[in-house]
Amino acid sequence: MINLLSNLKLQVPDKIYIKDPESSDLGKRIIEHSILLIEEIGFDSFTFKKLGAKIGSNESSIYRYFESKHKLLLYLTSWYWAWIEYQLVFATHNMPNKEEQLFKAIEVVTMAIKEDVTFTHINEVVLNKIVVNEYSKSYLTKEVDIENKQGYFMVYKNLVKRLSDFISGVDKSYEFPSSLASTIVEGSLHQHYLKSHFSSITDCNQKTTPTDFFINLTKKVLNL
Amino acid sequence: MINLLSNLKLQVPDKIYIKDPESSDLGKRIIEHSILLIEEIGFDSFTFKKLGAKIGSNESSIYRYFESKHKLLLYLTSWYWAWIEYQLVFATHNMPNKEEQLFKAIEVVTMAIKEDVTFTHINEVVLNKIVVNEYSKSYLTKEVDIENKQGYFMVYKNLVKRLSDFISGVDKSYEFPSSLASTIVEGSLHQHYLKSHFSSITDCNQKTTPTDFFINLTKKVLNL
DNA sequence: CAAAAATAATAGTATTACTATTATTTTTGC
DNA sequence: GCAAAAATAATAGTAATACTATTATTTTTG
Repeated sequence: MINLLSNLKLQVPDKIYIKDPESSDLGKRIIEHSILLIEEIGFDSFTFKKLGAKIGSNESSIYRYFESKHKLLLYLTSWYWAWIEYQLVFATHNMPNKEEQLFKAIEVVTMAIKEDVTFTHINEVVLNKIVVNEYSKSYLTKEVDIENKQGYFMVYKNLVKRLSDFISGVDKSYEFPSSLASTIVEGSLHQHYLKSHFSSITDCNQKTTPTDFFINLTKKVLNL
Repeated sequence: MINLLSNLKLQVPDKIYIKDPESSDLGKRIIEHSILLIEEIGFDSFTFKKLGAKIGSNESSIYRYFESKHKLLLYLTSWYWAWIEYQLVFATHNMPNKEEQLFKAIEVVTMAIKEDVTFTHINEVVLNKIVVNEYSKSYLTKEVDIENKQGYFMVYKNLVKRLSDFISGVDKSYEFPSSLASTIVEGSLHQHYLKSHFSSITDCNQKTTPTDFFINLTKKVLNL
C-alpha cells in the first residue's frame, strides 16, 4: 500500500493552489515544513514569514504557491483525506464480505496514524495530528458556501459518501447512512482530541481507541 | 422554564472576564451586541473596535471587561452550555422513567433553538447559531491545556458528564457512556452545520432533525 | 548563450490586537 | 449637594499580521 502510493500523485482540487507545489523543490519544501511548523506552533500562530525563515526562503516566494495560509490548510487537509480515501479503497478492495468491508473502512477512517510512512516529503503522522487539531477551522468560516461551490471540500465529501455507501451496502433499510458516516469521520477526530485534552468526557484512552468505540456503535446501530 | 430563568443568573467561571459584564449596562450591551455581531460577520472578522462602533462605545472600554475576543467567546459559549444544562436538569427533573429522561436530555442537547426567549439581553437563537459555527474554535488552540486547568471548559464538561450519567442510568453495562455523550453533543452541532452547508453528507433536513438521528442511534446502541 | 521562469530582497499598506495615558463623565457615600 | 471614587471615552502608540508590488538576482531551458 505504502509503496504503491509513493508512485502515485494524489489529486487535490486545483485552484486551491496558485502554482502546484508538487512541481518544484521549493513547493515540496513548503508542504513538508508547513506540516511540521503548523503542528509545532498551531495554525493560528503560523505565518508564511515564519515558514519562509524555516525553509530559508522568502515569504513572497511562498505566496506564489498559495494565496493565503487558509488555502494552504485546505490543500494539506484535502491531501490527507485523499490519502485516507485511497487507503480505504485499497484496503476494502476485493473483500468478499460486506460487513468486513465496512469494519475495515471504519478502521481506516478512525485510526490514528502511528507509523511514519514518509517515503515522500509528507509526514502523515504529523499531518494526521494537524487534521485532528485544525480541520474544523478549514470550513467553519463565512466563506464556506462559496468555497464549497468551488469544490474545495470535494475530497472530504467523497470520503464520507464512500463510507455512507458501505453502511447502506450492509443495511439498505437504515435511514441515516450519511449522518452516521459523517458522525464517524468527524466524531473520531473529536474523540482523538478529547483523549489528548479532555479525557474526562471520553472513554477512549491507550487501551480503548475511537475505532473500538465506533465499530461497537456501528454494529449496534446496524444490528450486526 | 423561561420565566424562571429570567430571574436566575447563570454561573460562568469567573476569571473568564476581567469585570463581570452582568454588573453594568455597558457590560450587558457588550454581551448583547457581540452575539449579534459575531453571527453577522463571523468570529474571525469580529474585533472589539467594530463592536465598540456598534454599541457607540470605545474599544478600550470593552477591554476592561474581556482581555481578548477569545475570552469573550469562552464567556458566551460557557453561558450557552450553562443555559442548556439548566434546561436539561429542569426538563428531566421528576421524570419517573429513566429512558424517557434520557430521550428528553438528548432532545434538549441536540435541538436547534428556534423560539426567541429573549427576556434578557441575550438572544439564545442567535447564540445557538454562534455555538454551531464557532464553538470548536474556543478549544482548538495551543493554550487548551492551560485554559482547561483554569476551569474554562467546566460548564461544557459538566453537561457532557450529566448526559453520560443518564446513559449509564439506563444501561450500566454499556462501555462507552462518555464517548457516546460527547459524540451526541459535538455531533449534533456538526449535523446542524452540515444541514446548512454540506447537505450531501447528512440525512438531516427540514423533516429529519439531528435529534431524530441521535435518538434513533442511542436507542439502537443501548437496545431500547 | 540568451530568454524565460523562478526565486529573493526590499519596501510598503491597512488592519489587528492589544497597552498605556490622560481626560471626561457617572456613580456613590457622607 | 459635593467631593472622591469608579467607570468610560479619547487618543496615541506598538509589534505583528497578511498581504501586494516592484525590482534584482539566480536558475532553468530551448
